[in-house]
Amino acid sequence: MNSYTEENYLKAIYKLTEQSEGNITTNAIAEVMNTKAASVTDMVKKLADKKLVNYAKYQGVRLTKKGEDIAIQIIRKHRLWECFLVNKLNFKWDEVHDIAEELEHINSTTLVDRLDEFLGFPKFDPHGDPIPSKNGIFSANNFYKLLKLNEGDIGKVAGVCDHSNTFLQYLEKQKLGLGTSISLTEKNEYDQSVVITTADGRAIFLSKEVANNILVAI
Amino acid sequence: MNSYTEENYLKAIYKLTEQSEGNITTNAIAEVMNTKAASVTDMVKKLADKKLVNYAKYQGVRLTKKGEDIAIQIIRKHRLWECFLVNKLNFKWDEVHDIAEELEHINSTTLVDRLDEFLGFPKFDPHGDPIPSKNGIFSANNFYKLLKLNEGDIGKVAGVCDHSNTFLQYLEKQKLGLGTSISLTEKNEYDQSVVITTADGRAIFLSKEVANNILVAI
DNA sequence: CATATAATTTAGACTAACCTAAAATATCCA
DNA sequence: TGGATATTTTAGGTTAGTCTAAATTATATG
Ligand SMILES: [Mn+2]
Ligand SMILES: [Mn+2]
Ligand SMILES: [Mn+2]
Ligand SMILES: [Mn+2]
Repeated sequence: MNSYTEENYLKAIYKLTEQSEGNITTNAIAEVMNTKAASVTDMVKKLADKKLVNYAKYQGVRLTKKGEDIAIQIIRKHRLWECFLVNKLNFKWDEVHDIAEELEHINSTTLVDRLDEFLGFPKFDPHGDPIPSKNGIFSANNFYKLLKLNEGDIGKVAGVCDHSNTFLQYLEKQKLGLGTSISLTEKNEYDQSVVITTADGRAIFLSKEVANNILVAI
Repeated sequence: MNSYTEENYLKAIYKLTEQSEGNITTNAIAEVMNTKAASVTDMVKKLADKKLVNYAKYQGVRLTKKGEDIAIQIIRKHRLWECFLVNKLNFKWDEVHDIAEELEHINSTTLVDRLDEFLGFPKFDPHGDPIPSKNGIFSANNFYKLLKLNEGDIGKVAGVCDHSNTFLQYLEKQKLGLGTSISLTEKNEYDQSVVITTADGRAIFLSKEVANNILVAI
């Protein structure tokens, strides 16, 4: 078994791998794990001993198949628990991350599978992120950045790129939760800001920054 | 905040207090915590520093109000999660203890309260143990040991004294889960064994040991 | 290409939770 | 009531995960 700490490192390395090419650097891990580079070096050696990462001094790390599998299962648990909190316990999408961060370490395959079933085998979490299956497969999506849509395009809010609470709360305030039907009514070339219209006829102005962080299913 | 380990010690001390008079001894704690007396002494000093127990060398410990409150909240969480696992995820009553042992440490008051509501504010867990309220009140029950009932008495299986998997599985095999309606049809003075009859007409022979560990609501 | 700077690793230290062995104290009972 | 025995504490050590400061290696730039 792996400790909570080891699991958090594996997940962090996995997420960094999604975002960048090549090996993951010690500093990058330290950054997201909120620790110091020296601590990362220690941990990375331990993970390498356990064959969960490939590591050579000064070269950064890469997850092995084994390490990646574990990371994906933790992400699966994290996202399923987020669904539970939002769909069953009526949490808001900006309230669930920290709790899921703890729940993701509960160690019981039966529990995860039963939870998955109880939730109706959801494919995406409350932030639109895909939930890997029991065997680690992520389902594909047809999500596009709102910023890239054309005038007249219609769709539904399906996810976010920025997962910060401030961003989620901003969307909440604009009543732009997951599933909201919208159409792009105006694109301003000058500053790339957009105006969208919701199903209930509200026109909402969104800056480039915001439009770039909203994913729409079309 | 308290570590998982501290929480487990507090809960262990609380449960020992339920079972015996006077101060709780170092050895008794070591026994239930599966550690050595020397380790307990260390921890007990730390808990005393935090004002969670009263401790004097060689005198054993007693929970303070503060320590007791924490212990009760952990028990609340443990039992609510057990309800969740059994009532919502279809776990058997002999499968939930270890998972709840981990879940009980998840730290979110909102989560506990929402879970309580989601479950319909249950008063007893799947083993018939009372679930303390948000403010730490245990509800009273009218449960009696099956062994103490008289011939002709009727009631429902409402709890167990022995929480071991072997005992729970034995009851499961006899189809004597929580809520099963029974009547005491025969008491044998000689060995204190009993015969009970279920609502669907099955006559079940139970030894003194078994009858002593079944609680019946009458 | 040599050196300045940045990234990484090593060295040494800390805390939490555990251990064993030895010392101190309490309890029991002849 | 005074050992013998049992309980508890202390002393000293271990491991996981963290830290700071110093040493090492990589990289970038003039
Ligand atoms: Mn986590
Ligand atoms: Mn999410
Ligand atoms: Mn526990
Ligand atoms: Mn229980």
